Amino acid sequence: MPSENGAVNEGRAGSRIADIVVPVALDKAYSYAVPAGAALAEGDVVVVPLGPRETVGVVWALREGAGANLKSVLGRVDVPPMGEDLRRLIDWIAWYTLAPLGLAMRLALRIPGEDRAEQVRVGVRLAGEPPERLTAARLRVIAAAEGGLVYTKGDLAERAGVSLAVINGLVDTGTLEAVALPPEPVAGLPDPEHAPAALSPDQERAAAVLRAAVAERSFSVTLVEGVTGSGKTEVYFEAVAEALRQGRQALILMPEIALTAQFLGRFAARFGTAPAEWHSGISSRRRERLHRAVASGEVKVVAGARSALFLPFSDLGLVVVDEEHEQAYKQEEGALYHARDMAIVRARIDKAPVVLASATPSVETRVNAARGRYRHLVLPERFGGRTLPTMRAIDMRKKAPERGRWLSPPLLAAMRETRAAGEQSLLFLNRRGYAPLTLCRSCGHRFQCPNCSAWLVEHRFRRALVCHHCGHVERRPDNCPECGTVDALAACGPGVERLAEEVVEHFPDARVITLSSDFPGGIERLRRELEAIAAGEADIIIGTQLVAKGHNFPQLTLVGVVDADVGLASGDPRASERTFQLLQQVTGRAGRGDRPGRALLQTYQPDHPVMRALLSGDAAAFYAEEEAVREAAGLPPFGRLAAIIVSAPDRGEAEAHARALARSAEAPEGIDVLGPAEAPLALIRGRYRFRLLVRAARDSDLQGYLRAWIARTPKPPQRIRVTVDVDPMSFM
DNA sequence: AGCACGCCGACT
DNA sequence: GTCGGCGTGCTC
Repeated sequence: MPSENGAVNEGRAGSRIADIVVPVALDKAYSYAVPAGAALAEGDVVVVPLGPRETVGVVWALREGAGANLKSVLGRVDVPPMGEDLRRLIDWIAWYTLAPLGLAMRLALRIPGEDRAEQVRVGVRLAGEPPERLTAARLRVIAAAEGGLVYTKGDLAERAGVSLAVINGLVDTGTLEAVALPPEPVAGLPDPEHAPAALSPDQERAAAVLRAAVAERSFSVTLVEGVTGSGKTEVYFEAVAEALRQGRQALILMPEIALTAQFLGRFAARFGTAPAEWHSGISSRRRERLHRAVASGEVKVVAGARSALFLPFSDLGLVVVDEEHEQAYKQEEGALYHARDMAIVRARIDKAPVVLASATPSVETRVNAARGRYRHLVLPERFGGRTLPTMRAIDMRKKAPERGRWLSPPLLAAMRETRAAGEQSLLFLNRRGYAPLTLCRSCGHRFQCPNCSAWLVEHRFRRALVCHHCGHVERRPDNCPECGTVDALAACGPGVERLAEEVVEHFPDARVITLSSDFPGGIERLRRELEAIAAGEADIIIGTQLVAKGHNFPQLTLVGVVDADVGLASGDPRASERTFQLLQQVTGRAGRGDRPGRALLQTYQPDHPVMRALLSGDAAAFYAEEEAVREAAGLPPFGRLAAIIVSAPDRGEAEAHARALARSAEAPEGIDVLGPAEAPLALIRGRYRFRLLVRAARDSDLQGYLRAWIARTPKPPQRIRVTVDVDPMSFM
């Protein structure tokens, strides 16, 4: 039960009505009577009766009216009210994503009462006479506490080199006095002048533009595009500094995994203190405090994952979206939204500038920049004399490795050279496990997931076959389940586990580390491995997508992309864009301060646009081509696209409903309904998902069409769920 | 989202 | 007989 700190006065139903949004799947506000004399304002968090229970809600609007037959607001909750800007943002998100208003509101509501009340912290200071029994430990404590300052018990114990028992003993004798400590500040105060970075002329020009945008105190969007190592972060830090000088708040959104100690350290080096962090790993006590401190304006800079977007900033002066192109900005559960786009909407409401930063901006952002809707700044050079790695393709049709092997002679030669020079190589292969397909040499049987259309991936280490789509796991048998032949099962294709075997054969005395997200040992082990790599304790690193982001590999001079074609044949219209972004990032890891690195791409399609763009460094031509394809297909950002997702625990039921919806679509001119596919999209937590795509021409009202459709479609039985995802880009 | 109400099968 | 499974619908 939520705590009701500010009770609403008792009284007869008054002359005011409050429209209140409750955090449940309702698509409108409910009206409640405001008790006479109650001090209520729009945005206040209140407790209201809802059916047989009580719940919290937010006052969306107050109006005059009798409301005689309405239930009454029960009380006001003592948490920061939800500001006008946040309420408008939520209205917009609910309209845009077609999510029920209550669920959209939930994104910004911190349900109070979950968190314990602020604990009073106790400190001690020297107050009375020394005790009669003076021991060596006690003397050290008294010496350490000299000067009358207040210390926490633990702090003082550590300074004096004693245990807490000695401190408590001295409190009992009256030598030390316990005093209430003011609550610890939630975050330090960043100082814009602490340690400004020395910027290159390119960086300085970009920083000046951003500073001016912040000083203008109006909405604008600026794309900062710069290759890995070009110093984008230093540049947008100058925008943060300007917001601080203006006394305003700044929000830095980043993909959760990019919120590393390394980033916080860089921020602290520039501003003298770390920013307030906001992500799923933050404890609920701290969340509550941060929430209040952000509302009061005490916290100036928040670095956070996508949900930080809904913090109650009182004076937001800047929003930075780092790694703008990252798919992690897409919220896939509950209310479906794209944090980058919502950040832009929030900034528009708050009249604040937005900075989008990326080495490989997304197509939609490029198009917006090209159309003049966003400012576009390019940082062309690597900072500190680092140059981009040299790129070379290895045509696998001509330089094929031995049968059952995956490393071509040129790549092996490069690895040998690198090793001889005492430097590190990275082999990148975006495939977990041992082999992506297992088949029977006798009858041709292929192991397929019973739920999805995907092949089962062998994980030899776990002696299992795993579906990377839905998580289905089965034991790897010794004989074929189809024809019964013993020992006829063959692993086809490489995964990182299998690659590691091959590397050890070629380099028996090299120190090899394999990094993959499903690796045993979890985050802890991963961190240790990364530290070991940074310390030069590995010669060859084998990794999946994991190695593309965040972490620094200072000794790395060679990157070998084992199969650059992975992902190009997936049928996703963004396959090329994503592959380009990923390979650009991974190959960009090669190179040290003193000399450039090199990257080798093993590919069967050296003439593919992605490979051509990587080799020539001409991203502009590649993106022009991508845009043309999208435009011709009427895909975003040139057309609008939504997905209708039907899910049910029973596969047949889900599919039948999806087909029925497709038949009843009655799409008007300019709107196409595509699908559903024969096989389910995925099996997630026991539910089969089928999908319809709704494609609309440029100017048609996708939301209006979908709303009308939902309204006239009979409600399906409860076990069948229909959700709509109108994210402009991330629909696969 | 909760929570109650209601309609069906297996038990002390 | 009734306890309780879940499917359905409502909440100002």
